[in-house]
Amino acid sequence: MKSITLDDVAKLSGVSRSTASLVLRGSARIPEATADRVKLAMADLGYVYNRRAANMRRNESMTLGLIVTDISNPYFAGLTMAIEEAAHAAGYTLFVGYSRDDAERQYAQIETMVQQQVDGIFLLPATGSELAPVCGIVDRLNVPVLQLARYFSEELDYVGPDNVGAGRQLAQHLASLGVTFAVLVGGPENSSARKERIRGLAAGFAGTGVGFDVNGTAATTNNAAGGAQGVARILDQGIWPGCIIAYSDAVAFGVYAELRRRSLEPGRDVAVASFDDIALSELLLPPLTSVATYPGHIGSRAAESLLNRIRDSTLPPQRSLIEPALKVRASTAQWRPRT
Amino acid sequence: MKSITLDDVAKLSGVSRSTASLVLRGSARIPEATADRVKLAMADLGYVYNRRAANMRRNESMTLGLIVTDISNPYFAGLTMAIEEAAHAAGYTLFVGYSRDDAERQYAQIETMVQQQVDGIFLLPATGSELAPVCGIVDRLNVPVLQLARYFSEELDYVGPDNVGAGRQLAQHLASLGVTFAVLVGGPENSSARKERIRGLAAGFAGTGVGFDVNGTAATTNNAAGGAQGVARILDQGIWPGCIIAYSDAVAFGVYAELRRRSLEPGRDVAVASFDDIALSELLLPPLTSVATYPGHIGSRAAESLLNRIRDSTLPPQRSLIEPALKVRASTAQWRPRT
DNA sequence: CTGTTAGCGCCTTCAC
DNA sequence: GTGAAGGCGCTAACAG
Repeated sequence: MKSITLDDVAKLSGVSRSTASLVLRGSARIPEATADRVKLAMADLGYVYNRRAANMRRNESMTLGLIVTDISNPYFAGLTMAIEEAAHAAGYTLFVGYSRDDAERQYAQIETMVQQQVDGIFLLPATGSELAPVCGIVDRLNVPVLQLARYFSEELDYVGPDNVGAGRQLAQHLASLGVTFAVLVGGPENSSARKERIRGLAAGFAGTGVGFDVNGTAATTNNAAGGAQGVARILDQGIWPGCIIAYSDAVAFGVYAELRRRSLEPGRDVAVASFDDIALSELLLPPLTSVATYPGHIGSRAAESLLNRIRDSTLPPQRSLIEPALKVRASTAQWRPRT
Repeated sequence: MKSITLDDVAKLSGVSRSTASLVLRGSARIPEATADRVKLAMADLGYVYNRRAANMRRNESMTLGLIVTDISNPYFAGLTMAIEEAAHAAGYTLFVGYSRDDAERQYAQIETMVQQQVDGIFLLPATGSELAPVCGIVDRLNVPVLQLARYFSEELDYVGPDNVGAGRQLAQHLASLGVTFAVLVGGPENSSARKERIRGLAAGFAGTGVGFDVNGTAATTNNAAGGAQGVARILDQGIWPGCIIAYSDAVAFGVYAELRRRSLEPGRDVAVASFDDIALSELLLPPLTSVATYPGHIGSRAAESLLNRIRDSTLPPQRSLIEPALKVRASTAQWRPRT
């Protein structure tokens, strides 16, 4: 299958190849009559602009890479869609890879994308990601990497929610309800987001008299299975918290399910709250109190930031935090302390 | 930024460029000592294999495109992840685009991917997709397109669930419960999947005496908002079904929410059932009866089929249907007809 | 304003 | 077993 080239178009329309090329890029230096003739010829022949050939010459590919752990979590799905939207709007095509929270797999995906000459990479890092292997791959071609939602290095750009602020807001709300003891359930151990949320919660609870154990919280996978497992682990230890804070809404679904399996009703027997505020949280029964972290904002800010970095690689590393907002719903609001 | 080329590697290791190229591809015709010297040089220089240059020469790009409407629906997210997995395993890198169920946007994304020289495209078609515009884009470079989960043409490959069978299974189950009247709520109007599910339901209800209106069902967007709206539309007409069948689990979440807003309890006042069986359905209260359609299977089968097509474009159009399985849960099982 | 020329990095013949 | 040469489709610099 021989494909139609600019040469063919040029020949048919009686201009040179470089003129045809200028028409493609909409140069003003070409008379309209000529341009129209060229365009007609392109349509007639079924010409397809070969971006890869063009980009090989121009040393940019107009592609970006996105690597996230997993989109079965609707929060990451929303982030992914926002980034695709922004990339598309800026004329880029997006490669995608799911690391499934496996750092080795993630490195392999970065390598492949670099070989495909991506202009930049959005990375929602897998647990255990490190700077050295990442830089070992991307520095050979100076491909910029932006950390999304979690970070492992201060030297790369980062865009994510203000997790500390989110934790603080949530803690203050819970304290005001008369909670006396709260635990955090689930979330990937050692992730920056989890640590920050714990830090924010501790800060918000400080001086309120609410018991909150910074160390004793159970890390799990970031999904419903993790939530169920986390609740089981805590209750089986004989701990009986008035309030369970899930690492994320995805985890909270599992918290609801496991509580009910044990005949405890969320929102009545135990206050439940969480982070992210994905769309379903409002539809649950009882509706779930959650701190919205706006994946759409994070995604568009991230795209803006990465495109800046591509334009100017000399900027110092940028950190952007997106402002969260507490959504109070019945899972905490209807809860009452035991008298 | 000058990047390291095979020439540089060849020079450093004292072989010719073509020898270095053979080493890259692991040719057996090169003595091991030479190969090791070349590999060492590649590591020393930080050489990156430039797939785009290679692929320009070889007339394949080792990339595939995936266009889906929207991954906030976990069913589509699962499909996307399965396809990424298979593409990755076969050595392909995956471009992704979200049409947001807008056919024009979808065509633009196909065009961009074709310009990027993708070797094939997975398409979960937006509402209103037509064969002519799609072929108008992809036929110029003979890029194969595989229809995923919905189809608009018999001339392109298709992989999706056996929706007719799924509908039939569900209808038979509902009939056995003593349901006397059922309605389908939601789903994108005119989509092949919706028509097939309706056809299957009608077939399953035939002769059982259960009332089911093939025409009067309310189409909506395929998400929770659509489900809520669909229920509202039906109940506001004064229709009072003993059983609501949601087009998908995503729609069913909205059905649950809207029923409760009207003080009707799903599973007690109204039996609710649905299609897809996403992970959350089992965790709902009451757990949701649903027909599993296995996005993981569909994705891997789709990848297999598209790769076959890339190898041999002369095959007749292939259609693969994935076997569904009914999961009976409390949302129907605990429901009892009024006596 | 238009055409000519020389590559971008790699792969594939074809000689040696 | 190894090297030399040509070209994939496009763009950018330079002539005309």
